[in-house]
Amino acid sequence: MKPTQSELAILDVLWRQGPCTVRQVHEVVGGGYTTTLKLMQIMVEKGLVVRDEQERAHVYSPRLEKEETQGVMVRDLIDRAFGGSAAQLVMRALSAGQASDEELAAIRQMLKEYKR
Amino acid sequence: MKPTQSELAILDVLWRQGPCTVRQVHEVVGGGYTTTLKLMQIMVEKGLVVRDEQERAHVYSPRLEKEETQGVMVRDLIDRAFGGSAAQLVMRALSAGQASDEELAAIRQMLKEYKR
DNA sequence: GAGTATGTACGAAGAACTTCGTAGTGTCAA
DNA sequence: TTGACACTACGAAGTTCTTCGTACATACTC
Repeated sequence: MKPTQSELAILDVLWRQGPCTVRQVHEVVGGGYTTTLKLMQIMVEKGLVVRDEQERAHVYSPRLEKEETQGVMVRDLIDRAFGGSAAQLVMRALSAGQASDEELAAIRQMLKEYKR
Repeated sequence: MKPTQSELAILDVLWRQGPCTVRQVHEVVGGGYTTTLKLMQIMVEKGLVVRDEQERAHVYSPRLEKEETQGVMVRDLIDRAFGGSAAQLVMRALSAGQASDEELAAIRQMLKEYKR
């Protein structure tokens, strides 16, 4: 499932720091504490995160890997804005500039490995 | 500006068919006629499309080229989900499968031309 | 001219997302 | 044991997106 903007910010903390309490996430994303709490509760309902209720302060973990979620979001954009063509998206990402020489080199390298 | 899902569907018709009346768009996107009308009116306010009111049936045109809008959407996704790295997005798009051999070939070709 | 078709304008309602206040509970220290 | 604090639960309100009904104007036809 595709997370919303706020949900993605929370997931990002969990991916970077590993399982966290609401407070730990809140200290990173800022805003109101109960806002973060509410969002994370909803994310449990949606299945975006799982919750360990052993301790008084519940501990949340992402249900999917970062890579999987990125894949979902890319797939969604390809379908919605690029007529289903991954190549079209890649070309747009590159021609919209923003890919440094290092990045271009990394992409070439990856394509090379992909060939096999 | 980044169009919503419904707005993108409408823009897609305008990009493919050129300037259209509400009815022409509606015949493609389906749903209720006044729904399409309302959305297109809002899109005028947002500046996503421009409207020619010469005729009784107003004629709408996209304000930005398809390529520009795609660029905006890709940029947005790169910022939100890939920490600003276009290369990361490209790699995810490719490793998430979904790129056919033809597409891979096209991307390699594009990178080749990009080198110059 | 009455009725029908086609058009715009616009308000309202529902759904999803976000934010916040408040209530209630458990913990800990003085 | 009382007060301060940290935590969860939850309802409500604001925002944006989407859908739809209704009102009203204009044109065409019989």
